[in-house]
Amino acid sequence: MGRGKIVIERIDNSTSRQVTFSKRRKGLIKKAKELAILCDAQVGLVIFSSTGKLYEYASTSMKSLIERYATCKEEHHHLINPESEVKREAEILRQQLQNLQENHRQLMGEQLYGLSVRNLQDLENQLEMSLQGVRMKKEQILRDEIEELNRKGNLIYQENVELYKKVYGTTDMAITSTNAFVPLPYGMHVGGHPQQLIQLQLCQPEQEVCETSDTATK
Amino acid sequence: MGRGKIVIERIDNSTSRQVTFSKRRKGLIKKAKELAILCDAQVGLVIFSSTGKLYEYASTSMKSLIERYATCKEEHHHLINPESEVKREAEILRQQLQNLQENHRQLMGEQLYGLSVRNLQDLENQLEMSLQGVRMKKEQILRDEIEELNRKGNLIYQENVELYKKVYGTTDMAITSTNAFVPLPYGMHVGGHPQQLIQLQLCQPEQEVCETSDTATK
DNA sequence: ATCTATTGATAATA
DNA sequence: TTATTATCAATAGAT
Repeated sequence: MGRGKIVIERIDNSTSRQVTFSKRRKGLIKKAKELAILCDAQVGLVIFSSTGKLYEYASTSMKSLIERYATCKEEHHHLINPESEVKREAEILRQQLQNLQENHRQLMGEQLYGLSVRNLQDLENQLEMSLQGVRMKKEQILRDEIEELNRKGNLIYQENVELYKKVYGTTDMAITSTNAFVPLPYGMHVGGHPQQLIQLQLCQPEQEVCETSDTATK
Repeated sequence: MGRGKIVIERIDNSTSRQVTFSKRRKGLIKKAKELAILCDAQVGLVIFSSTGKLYEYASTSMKSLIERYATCKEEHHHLINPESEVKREAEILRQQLQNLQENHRQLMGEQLYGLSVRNLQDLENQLEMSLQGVRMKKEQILRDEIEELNRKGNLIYQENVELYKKVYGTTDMAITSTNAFVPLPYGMHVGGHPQQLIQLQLCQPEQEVCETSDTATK
């Protein structure tokens, strides 16, 4: 339909391609409109030019058309619509979160209404295990900290002993034990009872720990 | 372009409309293809017939076209794409779930590596509170159950007393206490020590409870 | 479906 | 981009 027949292949001449694009785009949209009106159809048409510009026509609204298209496709392939996939994922996540929240509340000692004695016993056991783990971890950290302090303290103590030697030229420490500048051995690692001191420092107002030390001292 | 001119308005005759739809739909899709090829454009076309059937053409893939369309629109209106909303929601849910999972693992006494002594102390306190709640709940259930059993037992006991009266015509129970058919009072509610019995039934191999009863009996 | 007269679209040109 | 116009393609109406 023109001054000459053309073959359908990419138009190389840029200007000519642009002109043809304008004309044919207009024609295509016109025909889309006509189809929608004449045949009572819903038509959606999107065109991106090679330069990236968007042209569109929709007999109703593009949004609803795309939604209808997605729904239609979903029925057949059940995996075409990426939104429904995300929606499903969100639903699964929501469910997981809800389950975990309930579990969490029960671990926090709340919302125990629907539980059987058996469930409560399991929960109790779990909490006791957890408590044990947490206490062990905490005590380990404190123990490490004390050990580190002891190490540093002893280093300083040793340093002091050396300084004393240099200042007073004697190795006898007994006569200088009242001097404020001479530190007492940290944690009594030097011939003391380190274990006991550590335990005394660790002892906090807790049933288990206190009870243990109580029993030990009995 | 046909044997006669037509006006662009809905074709009333159903058959005629259907025929026109077929012809024009084919033509429209052909022209869409030609535009895409000739002008190096991306074209997407969806057509729903009045009967709901879907016809489509896409120069590349409809999915990518719709995505590109959405992206394009989003730049302008910034609220057209409903999928991004769901994606955001999913992201938020994923984050919440992850946080809760970490919290949960810590409550289970796992994954305590990054915690400070202070955090561990808080966790320990929380677990102790939870444990107390769970134990209280469990004991309450057991207590209720025992009380219910006592109630029922006493009812049956009373019934037996009445039956005894009718059979032997006497109110003196002492001489019949060895009879196997005479039940002992459940839970010793009748002049017994109910509290003690209940506690004995509740006592399980648990530190706290046993310790309490231990201390009490000291 | 197929045919074909006729209209409508558009290639080439300006 | 728009206008013109010769030509071709699409299709309305009939079969």
